[in-house]
Amino acid sequence: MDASHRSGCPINLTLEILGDRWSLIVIRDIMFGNRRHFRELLQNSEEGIASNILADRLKRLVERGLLTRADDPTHKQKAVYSLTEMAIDLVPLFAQMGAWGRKHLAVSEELSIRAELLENGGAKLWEDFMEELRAKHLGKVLPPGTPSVLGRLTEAYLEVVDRRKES
Amino acid sequence: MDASHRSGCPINLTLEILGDRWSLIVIRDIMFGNRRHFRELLQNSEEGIASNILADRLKRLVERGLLTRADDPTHKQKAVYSLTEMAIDLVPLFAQMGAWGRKHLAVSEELSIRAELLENGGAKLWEDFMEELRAKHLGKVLPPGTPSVLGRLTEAYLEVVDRRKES
DNA sequence: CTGCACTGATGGCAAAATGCAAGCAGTTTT
DNA sequence: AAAACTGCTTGCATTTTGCCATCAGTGCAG
Repeated sequence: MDASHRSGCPINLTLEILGDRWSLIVIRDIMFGNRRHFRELLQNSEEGIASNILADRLKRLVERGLLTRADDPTHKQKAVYSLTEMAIDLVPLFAQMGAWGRKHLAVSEELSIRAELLENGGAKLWEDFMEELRAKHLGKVLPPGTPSVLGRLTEAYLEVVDRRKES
Repeated sequence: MDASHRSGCPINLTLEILGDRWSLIVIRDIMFGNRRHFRELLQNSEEGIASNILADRLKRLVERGLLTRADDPTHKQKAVYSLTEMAIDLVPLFAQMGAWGRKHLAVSEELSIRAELLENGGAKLWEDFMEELRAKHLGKVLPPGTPSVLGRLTEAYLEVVDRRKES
């Protein structure tokens, strides 16, 4: 056991990496919002993350193996952040967190429709989504014609937004 | 939406309640370690929580509806903390967190055996465990002769501890 | 009835994390 | 040449954490 760890309990070790107010928000935005650049994460942030916090979290998540950082060939100053398998494996955790939040907290309709679909889709949908993330972030090749889970989630989200705008 | 919330996203709202280094540790110890009093939580804490942090977290978790506090009839100064349904509903989340931690982090064998059993038991075992927690914390009556999931988990933990002591 | 251990906490203080606003050097677009 | 955009960085005030000592009330053994 590393002296820098409080204990070897899996719950504790998970909290030592993800137990703060922002780490999972950043991963969520990369995963479900498909945001890959610093500015995208900063400016589209629903919760209004500060730039120094975002910089710190991206650095820490790269150090801890949840993200990778690569240069963007289209722009010399641009960095592209990608999920690792470790982060992709958080999909079931997000699904459970979303389900718990929807059940017990005052969630907004448009921001919880994706959580609802993910919850109802069950383990099969999660696995499909994870495969899609592996394709997008790890370069894994999928069988052609695979329908996009993220596309379905995003579509449902936009539908709710539209419907609520009308009323 | 309350102005004190960053957004209505279920992931975000969940993080606003549970997104720190200690809240889930406290709930874990009440849930899996069956610790019901302040001192039990303080002195048996694997991670060494400080008393002021523990006091603060217990207060916040009661305020937010995850715990209830009651007087202990056997001692005028004693308080008994119980899980609410909201907290019991975190069992699947703990199961996922444990599974993720076991897969990706340097967990210790004795502290992860319970997570392993919970993971392998699947949704059925989680539901049995939740029913047991409802009996213990909410006074729900179970059919007689129901085997104890917590007993099984604790037994397995002690076996590992014993086995490792011998070698 | 008197020590003494135990009860759930508090208080002080230093260190770290967070939040907010401004700024920066280099790059690309207009 | 100017403007907008790139991933950050800096400064500073506030909040949270971590550690240690302490406390007043309770209950039990002598």
